[in-house]
Formats: sequence, C-alpha cells, structure tokens
Amino acid sequence: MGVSLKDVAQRAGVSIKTVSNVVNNYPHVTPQMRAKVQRAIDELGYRPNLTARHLRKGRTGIIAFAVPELGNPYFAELAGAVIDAAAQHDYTVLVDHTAGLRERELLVCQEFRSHVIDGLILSPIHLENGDLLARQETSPLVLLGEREYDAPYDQIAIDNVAAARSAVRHLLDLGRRRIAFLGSRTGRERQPAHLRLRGWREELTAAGVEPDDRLVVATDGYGRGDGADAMAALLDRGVRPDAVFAYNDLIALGALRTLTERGLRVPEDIAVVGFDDIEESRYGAISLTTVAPDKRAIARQAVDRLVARLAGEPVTEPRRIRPGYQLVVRESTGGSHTVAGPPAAATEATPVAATEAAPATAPPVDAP
Amino acid sequence: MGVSLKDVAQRAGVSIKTVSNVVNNYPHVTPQMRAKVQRAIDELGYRPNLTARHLRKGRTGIIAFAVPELGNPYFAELAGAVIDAAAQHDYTVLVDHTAGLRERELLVCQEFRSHVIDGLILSPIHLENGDLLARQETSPLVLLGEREYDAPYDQIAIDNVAAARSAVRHLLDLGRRRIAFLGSRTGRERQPAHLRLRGWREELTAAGVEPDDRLVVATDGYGRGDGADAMAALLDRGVRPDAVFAYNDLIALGALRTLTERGLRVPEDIAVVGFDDIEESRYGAISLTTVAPDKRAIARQAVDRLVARLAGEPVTEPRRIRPGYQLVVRESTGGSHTVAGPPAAATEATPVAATEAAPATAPPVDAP
DNA sequence: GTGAAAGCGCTAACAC
DNA sequence: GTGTTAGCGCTTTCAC
Repeated sequence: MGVSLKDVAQRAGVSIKTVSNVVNNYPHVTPQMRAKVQRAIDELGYRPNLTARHLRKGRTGIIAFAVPELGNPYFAELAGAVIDAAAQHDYTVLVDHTAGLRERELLVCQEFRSHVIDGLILSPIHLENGDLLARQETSPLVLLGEREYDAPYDQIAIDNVAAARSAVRHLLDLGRRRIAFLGSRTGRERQPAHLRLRGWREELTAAGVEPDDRLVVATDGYGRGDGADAMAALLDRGVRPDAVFAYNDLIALGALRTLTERGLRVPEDIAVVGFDDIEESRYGAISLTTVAPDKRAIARQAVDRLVARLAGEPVTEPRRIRPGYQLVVRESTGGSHTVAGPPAAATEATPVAATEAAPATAPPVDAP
Repeated sequence: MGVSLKDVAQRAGVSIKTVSNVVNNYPHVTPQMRAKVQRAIDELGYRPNLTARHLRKGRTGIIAFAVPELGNPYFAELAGAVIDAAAQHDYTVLVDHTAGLRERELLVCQEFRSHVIDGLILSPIHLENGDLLARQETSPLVLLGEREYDAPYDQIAIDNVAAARSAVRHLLDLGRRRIAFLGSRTGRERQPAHLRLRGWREELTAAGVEPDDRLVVATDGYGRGDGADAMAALLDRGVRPDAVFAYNDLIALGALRTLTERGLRVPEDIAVVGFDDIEESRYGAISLTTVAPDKRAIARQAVDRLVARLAGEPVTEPRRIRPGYQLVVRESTGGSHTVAGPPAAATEATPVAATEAAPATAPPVDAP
C-alpha cells in the first residue's frame, strides 16, 4: 500500500495528529513544525487517502449526475454546467448515462455506489412514480426534466407546457395553421413528450385551430435520425404541414435535413421550431428557431438544491423549481441569424419566464 | 449513520462474517442461513458501505475520464463510449473537464481524488512533457489525443499525420490546389494542431504544391464560432482558397456556415473537410466530409490499457496504440450523402488504418 | 460452514 | 500546540 499518516509521523518524529493538522491546514501549528512535517510529506511522497477520510466523515464530496444519453448535446452541455456548478461547492461529479432504460434509471437511484455518492441528480425518462416512492436509498435526490412526479424530491424543470405554447404561438403568429408535432412516443405506457404535446394542443385550440392528430408523428428515439425519418414519413404519407414543432432540437435538425433533401424551402414552405437550443442549432445552413431552457440556471439550481439537502435541510416539502427559458427566433422561422452571442443573450428572443429562483424578470410575453 | 453489517448480524443472531458472506454471495452458506440473513437485511434496509469496502480493499472501481470540454460533441461521444467500455469491466467513470487549462490538467493528473479513483484517462491539451515526468501520483494513467509525449504512460491516438494527409490527398485528388488549414493555434509555445498541420504540409509538398502560409488560419478555440470567424477572416483578407481542411468538425461546420452566408457554393467553389466525425456532421444541409477516428476503439483500448495496468501489468514499456480511422466522403467534397449507417460503416470511406490492437485490417490505402 | 479479532487510513474527542 | 485513542464499516486470516 501507499504511504500513510503514520509513516509520515514516524519519519518526522511527531504524532499522527500533528501530521493530520498540517495536511488539513489546521491554524494552530507552529511554522517550524509545519515545515518539518511538510518535508517528511514531500520526501515520502505522501498523498492523503480520501477513501479513509470519506469513511470517517461519512461523506465523500461526490455527487452523481445521470442523464439518458451523453451523446445528446443537450445533456452534454448540461453535464458540463453541472460539473462547473458542483465545483463551486467543492463537489466532484460522477456522470453516468442510463440510455433511457427504466432498469438503469432504477439502478442509479436505488443502489448506485451507495455511500460513495453523497447525492444524485437524475434526469429520468421511464422511471415511474411508484419507483420513486419505493426508493430505499436515503441520500438526497433531485429530479430534472420533463416528467413530473408526485414524490418527496425536489424537481427542476422549465414550464414545458408554456414553453411549447410559446413556440406554437410563434408559428401561429407567422400565419401557419397546419403545424405538425414531431417526437411523440410510440407504444409506451407513459408519454414523455406529453407536456410539450399538450402545449401544442392547447395553443392550437386556444387559437381556434383544430389539432389534427395526423400531424403528430411518433419517433423511436430522440436523435437526428429519428427526426429525419419522422419528417420523411409525414411527407410520404401525403400530409403537408406548413410548420413543424419538434420535441427537441435533434429531431428538428433531422427534419430540416429531410426538408432540404426534398427541395422544400425553410421557412417559406415549412417553418421549423425545435426545443433545447443546443449550440449546433445556431450554426446550420438554416439556423434553428428553438425554445432555449436556461441550462446554466437548471444546473445551478439542481446543484444548489442537492447541496442544501446535503447540508441537512429537511424535506418538509419538495420544491418545484421552474428555471427560465426563451424562444430564440432564427432563420428556420424567418428570423435573422444570430451566430454570435450566448443563447441566453440572443437578441431576437422573448423575455425569460421563470419562477422562484431566477431574479424576477419580465413575465412571458408574446413573440412579435 | 446507516445500517451496518453489525446491525444486521445482531438482528439475525449471527456473526458479522456470515452476513458478509451473504452480501458477497459466498458459495458456502446454507440456504436457510442465507434466507435468515437476507430477511434481516431487508427488514433493516441494509446497503453495503462501499467506502468502507474500498478502504479495506485498497481500490474503488472508479476511474476518471478527463477531457477538455464536454460541450464538444467529439468528447461527449467519446465519454459515452468510455462509460460503456468501463462498465464492461465493472468500472464506474467519473467524467471531468479541464477547459483545456494546463493548471486543471495538472490538478487532475496529480492529486485528483487520490485513492478514490483507481486510474485516469486524460486527454490533455496544454500539459507539458515535464509535467508528466514530474508526476507523483502512482495510479495508472492513459493518455489520449493528438499530443505525443515521451513519458512512461500508454498513449492512444490515431496517426494524426497520416489521417490529415489522407484528407488533403482527397482534396488534391479532386483537383484542388489552394487548400486552407483552419485551426492552428495562436501564440502558444506548443502547437496542439501541429500533427494535422504537418500532415497538411507534407501531403501538399509531396504533391508538388507549395504550402502557402497565408492559407493557414489560427483560431482562439476549437468551436463553431472560431471556425466561422476564421473562414470570414480568410475571405476578408482577400485570400480565396478552393478547399478548406479544418482541425476539427466544429471548426469546419462554422466555416461551412460562413461560406453559405457569403453565397459561396460548397463543394463547387470551396470543398470542406473536417476531422472527428461527430454525429451532427452527417445532418447538416451540406453533410461534411471528415476524418472519422474509431471512437469506440479508442474508448475500448483506453479502458483496456488502464484495466491491464490496474490488474498489475508492469509498465516495462509504455505502449503507443493507433486505433483506426476512415475518411468519410460526404457532400462537402462532392460525395453522396450518407445519413444512415454508423460512421465506421460508411460506404464511401477509405479503408481503416490501424495498428497493434485493432484486429489486423487492411493497411492504409490511398483514397481513390 | 461459521465466529472472533485485527486492521485498512483517517478524524475527532479528549488529555496533557 | 501536540499526543493518545477510539472507532467509521468492511474484509480477511485463522480457529473451531
């Protein structure tokens, strides 16, 4: 094994405690003693065994962040933000991905590295409410994403219905009436996309447009290929929308590709809106109009909530936090292009809608 | 604190050892004993404390994977592959990002979570050779990426010079002669892109074309915005290339965007080749020709090397492993589009070049 | 097949 | 200010 405190103490001719004091930067150590110990540390190449420290302290300073798929830029960008936010609190992040499988989601929130991770931030897809209620593990858990649960855990998610409505409203304002929805799910007991789909339905109805279910296309996954296929299927079916609202940017980008291949003009023939504002949406030949959740805020708040629970805040009442979002209008719906500038500062955006944590900005406002 | 082995033992009226045997699925336990203990475990909701186990065993089963930026899809995709490869060996991955800062790279390979991570896979950018030689930490380290070091650590990287040459050769074969390179670095002591830049230079020279340094554009970073800016700067400078070879796909995609904005046709006016084969390169309005490193192989081999070292294989001689790569020809150089199919199986690709670990495939072959 | 006891390396009381 | 000591929860000889 490696060099331990005892070895250093022996070498320096002092007690273990003194070495420990030096290692932990205890204030009350005489400079000469500190120097002596430090020399022994350097000579022996001592590195503290954090595992032992963790065992002793009962906590590790490691939190886990589990997402469906790291290959989805939205989650990759979010993971980066979580890592940064956690670092601010001196926490290290263990990133895992579940492939959106319920089994792996269960595993991660039940018995994943028990006592090694202090807490978990999970973005579930197929986890059921009962799974959460049956959770044995006592470490704090914060939930992210579209699914809403009735369980004693903090949940962070933008208002998906309102956000979806703002996207559809934008398309209606452009005079579009046959607005397709890409990315509902096939043959699942639960419909992960249901909130955004509901927003689509509600906003159409509110505008006096009858939602046409033939314009709703289910996909197998959430990737670019699924979007491309869905768009192709819709067109092959002979259904011709004048606008598309996609569950996420990847699906929208895939649809965009199909439209280009088929020689359809965007936005003239068909306008397209996505959801997520991943960076690549700003750089395509046709930049993508999209709903931009405030990822930094989501990450920061998720970490803040987790850290608060870790610090002992009781779960009297689980909190639901709604970070802000923006509708960023770009070329795919006729907006001008904004290649520069961070997503949150895009010029052609409707104001942020946020509750609780975001410093009160303007309430949601209609797109021009 | 939580429930410990002792508590379970007490409850079941057996010794600690017996409970431990049950928990670890020891073969020689009578069924009735196992059942009795299991009942106590369930009743008390016991979860093993992995931290204690780690301390006792001297290893944790956690490895770290540190990349410059998780927001770069190449690294995100690679991270996903590493997580999967590690899972095969029952290792959990702690993903971290260094922002490409030497300081953070040092931190991660020196004193990062000592004794908590069994080993580290690091993709450095600014780490110097001396930093590696001065490394105190004794846990295994595997290096990834373009930088080549003279240090006692395994290194996994495709043959960047040859890969770059194949990209440039492809452009030369198309009759292009004024081939720009986007993505060299400004004012750094080291030139991270130097291998690909060297490939560019060598292949041009070999073809009897004088490399023109006015066609080399430095960028501040490796993102889409950097590529867009670099392309714009080149055109504004009045320099008109007939092809562009970019350091990576993001820079190429940014360049593509600028070209579209300026009304230049791709590939007719300017052909574009990238490097990385990130998924989005296949889905743009103009799909991108790119050098596709075999990410799965890179991840697998990195994990394999690390696991081998962890299993006690001595570092008699550090290995240099060269996974395969392909040149995937798509629309940005006049190829047909390949939206479907995994990157490694793309039809219009030059054969794989790989050494050592990849099951001997065909040797490097010229592009047609 | 099961039990008793030692110790992994560290921290935190508590003495001195 | 510094030293002594008792565990944190687990695995692992070694008896029985």
